[in-house]
This record gives sequence, structure tokens and C-alpha cells, in this order.
Amino acid sequence: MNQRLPVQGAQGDLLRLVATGKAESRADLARLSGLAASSVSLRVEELLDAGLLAEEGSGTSRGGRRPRLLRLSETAGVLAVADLGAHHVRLGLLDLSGAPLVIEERPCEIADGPRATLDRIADAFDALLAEHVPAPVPLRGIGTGIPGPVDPLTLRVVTPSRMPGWNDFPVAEHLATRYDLPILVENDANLMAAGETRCWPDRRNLMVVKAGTGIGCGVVVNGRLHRGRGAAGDISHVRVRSDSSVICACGHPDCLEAYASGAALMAALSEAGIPVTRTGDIVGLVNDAIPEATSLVRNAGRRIGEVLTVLVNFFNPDVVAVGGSLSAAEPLITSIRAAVWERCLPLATRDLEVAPARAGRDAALLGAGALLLEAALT
Amino acid sequence: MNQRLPVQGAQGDLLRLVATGKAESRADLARLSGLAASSVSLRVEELLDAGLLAEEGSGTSRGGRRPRLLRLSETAGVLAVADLGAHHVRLGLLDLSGAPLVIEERPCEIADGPRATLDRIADAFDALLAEHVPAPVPLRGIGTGIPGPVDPLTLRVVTPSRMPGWNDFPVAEHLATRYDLPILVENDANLMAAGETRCWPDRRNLMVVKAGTGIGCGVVVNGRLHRGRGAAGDISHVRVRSDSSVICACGHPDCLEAYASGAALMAALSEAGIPVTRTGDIVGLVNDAIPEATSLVRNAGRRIGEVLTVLVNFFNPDVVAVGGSLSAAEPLITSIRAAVWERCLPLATRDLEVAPARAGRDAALLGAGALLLEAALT
DNA sequence: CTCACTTCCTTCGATATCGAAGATAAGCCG
DNA sequence: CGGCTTATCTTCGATATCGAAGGAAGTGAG
Repeated sequence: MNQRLPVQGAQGDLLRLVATGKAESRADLARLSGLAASSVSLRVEELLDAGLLAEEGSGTSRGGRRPRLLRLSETAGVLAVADLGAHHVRLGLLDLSGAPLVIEERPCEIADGPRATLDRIADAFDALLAEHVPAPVPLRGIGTGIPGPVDPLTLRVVTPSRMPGWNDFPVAEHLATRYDLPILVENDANLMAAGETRCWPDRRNLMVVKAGTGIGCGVVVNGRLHRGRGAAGDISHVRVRSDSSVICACGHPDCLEAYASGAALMAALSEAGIPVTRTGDIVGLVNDAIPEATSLVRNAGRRIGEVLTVLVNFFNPDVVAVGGSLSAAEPLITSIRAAVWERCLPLATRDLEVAPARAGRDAALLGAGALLLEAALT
Repeated sequence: MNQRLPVQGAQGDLLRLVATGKAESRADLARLSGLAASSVSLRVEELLDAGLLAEEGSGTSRGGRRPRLLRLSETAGVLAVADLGAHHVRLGLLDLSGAPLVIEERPCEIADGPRATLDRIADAFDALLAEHVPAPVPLRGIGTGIPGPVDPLTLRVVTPSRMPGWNDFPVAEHLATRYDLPILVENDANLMAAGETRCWPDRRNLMVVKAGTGIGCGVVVNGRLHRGRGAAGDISHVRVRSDSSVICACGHPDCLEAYASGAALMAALSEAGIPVTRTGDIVGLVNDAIPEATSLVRNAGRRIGEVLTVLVNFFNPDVVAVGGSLSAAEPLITSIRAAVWERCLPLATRDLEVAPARAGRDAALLGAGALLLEAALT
């Protein structure tokens, strides 16, 4: 069953606070929402009656009466989210708070084109719903992550590399023919940033770097995802300083990704007689103290760090989180940190954290859940 | 007479829309504010009664009845703003819409220290008020621009260069001993960005570069000034690619400002036997087609542009506005453009405007007025 | 010239929210 | 153990805002 969230005005604001885990009682809601306690009481009553919230037990006293705890109702609804890669898709169902109900990975070739790929994803959603969700629990929204830029105004994919047929394809419209629900279409690095943000409470400005086969970055400003024109955060084609000159796949010389991406490291290792089939294997080599691997990863971290220094000076983020399959290599993080600390202004790095990403491999799906909840409540 | 603006809730929202020139009638206010026409009518009546708004004539019909035009009342109040330089201060009085009533420049040595400098500015404010403002018109706020980083949480100056005695000085607290009013303390590049934003309607993401004796940049994200930790937008110490190596005043090699700042250009011209005393004179030399000057300015533009390409890819702004005393040199702008267009992603530069700043020499004061109005209405 | 439609602004009853007061149940101190 | 303070949540009258309807004054077509 598909059904949009039946809330309006202050109800949505309150539901959001409970769904995101920020509030657990009426008193919490009054403190966080700015509404008077009487207004909160009335609106919560409506959400309880609508089956969106439920009461469950009592909280701890803060010196007065114990609060009655509120939680998202199990019948509040689910969100269907997918994160598309070149050769596979990771997809699943989340409850409105973003907690996974089921997540799975399936083979899927993005080169098959958008219609076939999106229909296969929708079929998978329907199968998961039938298998895992009781009939009275409604589907409230659909979210998809795309490995290319997405124009935030038109929600169309924009000149993606290695994705034939996807340019200018209206992903949201296509999915809307099948679901009359809020639909999210977003770049995967942006989803990853949205997911990572949930792991850094009280931080409003983050950069989430994806160090994988490619290099990407998502940006969160004042707690909100910054999309720009759909290409915001792109650092892969920044020109780095180099004694030699390497032509990037994009045609320009000396792009960051020509030196520091997982693909570039794999090529360099193959040339050194160390064949690697997946970027994740590079981490294993580093852990085994293979000198060539460690040196390459360290060099990649230094280069990424040099690019990040420009951005950290400019943006003054609270956090630089590094994810992606290379991020488990500790020399990558330490050399990024060294480069950032060496060249950044002291004020720009005051209280800055450069750390491995916390959200794990499903950051993009969790990010999709968070953004979709927001879309559903607006 | 000092008096805070006596508005609350929706009154402030409506006053802001009239003061910023976005609305001129009740119908405009209803469209822009989201309030019902009946609510707008009631609140406007209160603002008229409070002497903050006035009615004046009729507007043009849009097919139905002509609207009654609203404007800021002359008795609504004034704002006192100042922009501090190393050797002078530019200060004046603005009305609540930001229109200058009087602006003047006075000699002032920042090296005299904060107390003496700020007291002198306050004395100047008081003199301007006595001379130019009728007694019933209240002062509603004080704004000051500082040529160094300002911590947005503490409103203290942070490790400014060449400003002895100013580090960690609580500028706002000092001024508050004299004025019980909203007080703004902000970095001058940020004020310039706030002022420039008003000249680019419907643009929400801007970078405002100041190419003067030094190099600075202000950043506006989603229509709001981005301060970061107080150092956001700083591009002067980004390391640029170079065949040689020049040590910057900060101690690091190859900072942007060691190559591309007005001070650096002046030094290079002196070495070429062309003595220059003010960065503004470089523009004259370029206009006279002195080859050394044009070459230096073009090279500076290219370097600034190279740094900007990283930031444009990352941030995807709508506008890059270039101000400061060097910005009148056309080769500077054209070589910035060339560098940006050459290396940026097509999506990042789609609809981007790289242009001379429009706000003129008082951008910082106008920016102070805009931010101060916001402070007064919050 | 008249009539129908549009736009602006006001009036009024309905609805949402505020703020004060009160009920209930905690914790803490003497 | 009792009294006082604190915290949570509810009740109720006051206030802000909404939404519908209406009055006034425009415009344009027939």
C-alpha cells in the first residue's frame, strides 16, 4: 500500500523530531520545537490517533514527574531506498527513523540503461515489500542513489561518465509512473554525506570524502546537503602539483583522481608486478606491510590532503570524514591529516576532526532514508 | 536616542520584506511571506501605527485594483556602520533599508589598539548622529568591519596579522558598554560579500573575491553568509603551482598572496623599475598598456583563477564577483574567467557568472547594514 | 457603455498556538 | 515521614493566523 504521510504543519515538525531520535517525550518536543507544551500535547494526540506515534513506558525523572515516552509507531510506514553502482545495486527497506528492516545487494548493470535498471529496482522493492512488510504498513517514499551528477532542479542525471543512456534521463518521473509517493533522486556521494551526518551529532558543516575506485565528496552546510548545481563537492578533477604529468580519463592533465583514486593505485600496483582486482584488496596489502602499496596509499593521502587544505581553508568544516573502500587503510587517513594540518590556517583547523567515516557501508542508504523522510514531511 | 526595534513575530518578517525592497504592498507581502492576506493587513496596521511603515501613493494595477504602496517610514530608524582599515576608517549612517544617509572616511590607525580605535569610531558615530539625524529618529544598531578573522561564536578577533593588541579582544562587548543595541562585528571580506549579495538578486550562492593589497573572499551559501570558524573564504594562503619558490609573509612557500596580491605586484613592479605607491595605481598602468603591469596582472588573475577552479568545482556558486582595488583591471577578470572555464567541470560553470563586483567601494558598509537589519529583527 | 473577470484589501468565524494555572507524580532535604 | 520543589502534562481563556466571503476599484471584451 502506498500512501503519503498524512501530516501537516506542526505535526510534521514533531514527527520529524521523534523519527530522528532527537525527542522521546512531549517535554522534549516542547523544548526542541519551540511550541508551547499545550500545543505539543494536542498535536501529539493527533499523531497517536493517526497511528504514526505510540507511547511506550516512562523515561527517567529529571527531578520531577517521569515523562511518558514516545516512539515511532510500527505502522508509521517504510521507505524503499537503493544505491546504484556500475555492476550492482544495494537496496532495502527502512522504517521512518532510517533503521534498516532489510538490506540486500543484487547484480545490476548500469550500462543496461535507465529504464531497465530502474524497473528492475522497482521490482525488487515490490518483492521486498511483499516479503517483509505487513499489508497495513504503508510505503511512504522511494529513494535512489545515482553514481553521477543529478541536477537538483530537474532531478535529471547530467553528463555522467560511463553511463550510456542516462544523460538527461528523468529518473524521478520514471519512478513516479509507478509510485504516487515522494521520490528522491540523488548523487551517491551526496547520499553518503547525508548518511554520515547522522553519525556526527551537533556538527553542522561536514565534508564526506569517498576514497574508492573514484574520488568523490559530499558537502553539508548548516546541517543541510549542499548540491550546488548537482556537481558540488567534486574534487576528482582538481589539478594537483606533480613533477611528471599524467593525463586523466577526462582529458586534462594531473587530475587528483589520476594520482590518488583506487583505480590509479591499482594500475600503479599492476605496473609494479602486484596485480590487484578490487580496490578493497589494496587495504589488505597495506595491512600486510607491502611497501609499494603503503607508499602509494600514503602518497594518495598526501595528494587528497593537499586538495582538502584549500577546501578546509575556504569552508571551515567541523568534520572531514573519509569513507570508501580505501578509507580502512590507516596511512591514508594519517597522511590526509598531516597534509591538512601542515598547510591550513590554525583557525580553519581549530576543532576540526579528520577521521574515518562512521556510517559504514550503508551510509548512502541511510542518507537516502534521512533525505526521504524530509521529503515526505515537506 | 537608542532604541531596539519594537517588533515581534510576523511584524519583523513583514518589516524585513519592505526594508529590503522585496515588497511594496500588502499583496506583495502576502505573496512573499506566506501569511494570509487578512493577517498581513492586521500586522501592517500595527507597523503603520508604530511609525515603522508609511503608506505612499498607489502602485500599478495588475489587472485589478491598484495596490496601496508601503515604504519604510523616515522615523523607522538608522544604523551606524564602520569599515576599519589599517590606516583609515570608512563610516556612516544608513536607514533601515541600507540606503546611505551619510558616509565619510577618516584617518585612523588600527595599530593604536582596539579601545582607542573603537572609542574614536563611536565618537564619530555620535557626531554624525547629532549632525544628520533628527532627535525623534532612533539609532537601531551598530556595525563594525574588522580587517581580520572574527570568531562568530565569541565575536572576538582571532590572531589577526599586523593588528597588535586586537587578538581575542571582545569588540562587541566593548561597544555594548556604550550602546544598548544590537551590535554586529564582522570580518571585512564577509561584509563585502554581504553587500555584494544585494546586487545579485535571485542568486543564493556567491563567492566575493577581494583583490586588493591582500586577497580575501567572502562566501554566501543559500543566501546566508558562511562564516565557518571565522576564517571561511580565506584563499590567500593556498599553495599555488610555480616553477620557482617564493616564501610568503606567513612563512609557507608559494602562497597565493605571495604571487597575486596587490602588495606582491607592487613589489614586482618596483623591481622592474616602475615604482608604485598604491595598488590602485596598478590599474592606471594597465590602462596605459604598460606591458610589465599588464603581464603581472594577467598572471595574478590566472593564479587566482586556478585557485578558484578548485572552489567552483567544490561549491558550484552562482556568482564569482571580484572586487577590491585591482578589480578594475580588466585583464584580471578575463584571466580569472579563462582559468575557471578551462579547468572547471561543465556542470559547475553552467550559468556561472564571473564578473566585477557591483556594490562599489561601500560594499562592506552596505553589507554591514544588511546584516545589522537582520540582527535587529531577530 | 455595460458586464464579467481580476486584483487588492477588509471583515468575520474557524482553527492553531500561546501562556497561565492546575493536577499529578517524582525527588530531595530536614 | 512530611513538606517543599521540580518536572511532566492537561485545561482553558487569550491571541495570532487561516480561509472564505465580500466590498471596492481596476481592465478588457462585446
